Amino acid sequence: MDTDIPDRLIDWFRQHGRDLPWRHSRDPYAILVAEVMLQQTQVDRVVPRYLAFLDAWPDVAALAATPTAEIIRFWSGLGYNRRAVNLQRAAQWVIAECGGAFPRDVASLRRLPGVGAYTAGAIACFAFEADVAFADTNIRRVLERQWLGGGAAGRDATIQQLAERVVPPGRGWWWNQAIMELGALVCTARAPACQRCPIAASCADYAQRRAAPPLIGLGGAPQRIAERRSTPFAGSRRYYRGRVLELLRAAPPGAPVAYAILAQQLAGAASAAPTDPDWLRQLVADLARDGLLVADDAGARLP
DNA sequence: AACTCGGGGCA
DNA sequence: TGCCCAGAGTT
Repeated sequence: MDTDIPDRLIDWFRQHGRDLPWRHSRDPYAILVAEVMLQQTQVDRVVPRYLAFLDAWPDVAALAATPTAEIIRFWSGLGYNRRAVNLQRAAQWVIAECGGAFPRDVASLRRLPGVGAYTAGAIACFAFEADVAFADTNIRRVLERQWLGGGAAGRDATIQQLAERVVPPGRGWWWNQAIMELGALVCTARAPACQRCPIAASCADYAQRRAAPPLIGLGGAPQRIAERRSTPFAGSRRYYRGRVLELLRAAPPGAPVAYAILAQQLAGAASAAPTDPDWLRQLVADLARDGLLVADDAGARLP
């Protein structure tokens, strides 16, 4: 690849990158908290919650020792509530299996609950400044456009190999922050701002689109052949899982909420609330399997 | 490979 | 409304 791409991208990042709180930290615990919160959740929505979380649980020992219910209550509004449970389980793993010392390599980090390929790489890189390669949705998009082009969607293995090839030795932290930031601010999913892109001159996709501009206003080929049917969120299974947890969060700590009460409250939450008690039981059982609540004959409560 | 898992923001 | 968002775990 062009040898000056890292310089151009990192220079751009130094000038235009956002001042995000986790970029000031090399504490693997803080990085873990940030990366888990950022899983499918926008940066702007995470920032205040990240600061509040570290204020409540400043280190891995504090998080490991706290009642799980408190973490689930804190997680309200962030979504994907299993992340809260897994985050504490990861902290407990570090305390119990690692003597409180965070794993430093990707393979060991990968063993932590809720830590997948991306998050393991991100911790190794952003906390320990290892020159490792990984790809979130931003990095993947930049890699595909810059080096594949043509709107190609690379396979996971292809993207990983590409990412490994382009990490500049000794500058992994800056490179990965920079390429991710480019994807978030310039090389966006919709309407990429190629005029502001520091590496547009070497971009395969940019070159191809300039050679063959997409047809506009001529009834051109539809962008998307197969349409995914998106079911409405309200009334979905996810919706009621979230509603049940919100009800348990509002209940007095330690006090179970009876199933009849849950059913009644859910019925008031939406017009099409399911009335089948077996359906509610199954929903609660699945939440219990995820570690998000404890269920018995008396009802359900946070763990 | 395809689902499931929240919730909010935005054109 | 549909798409997107610093993904991970299960089947």
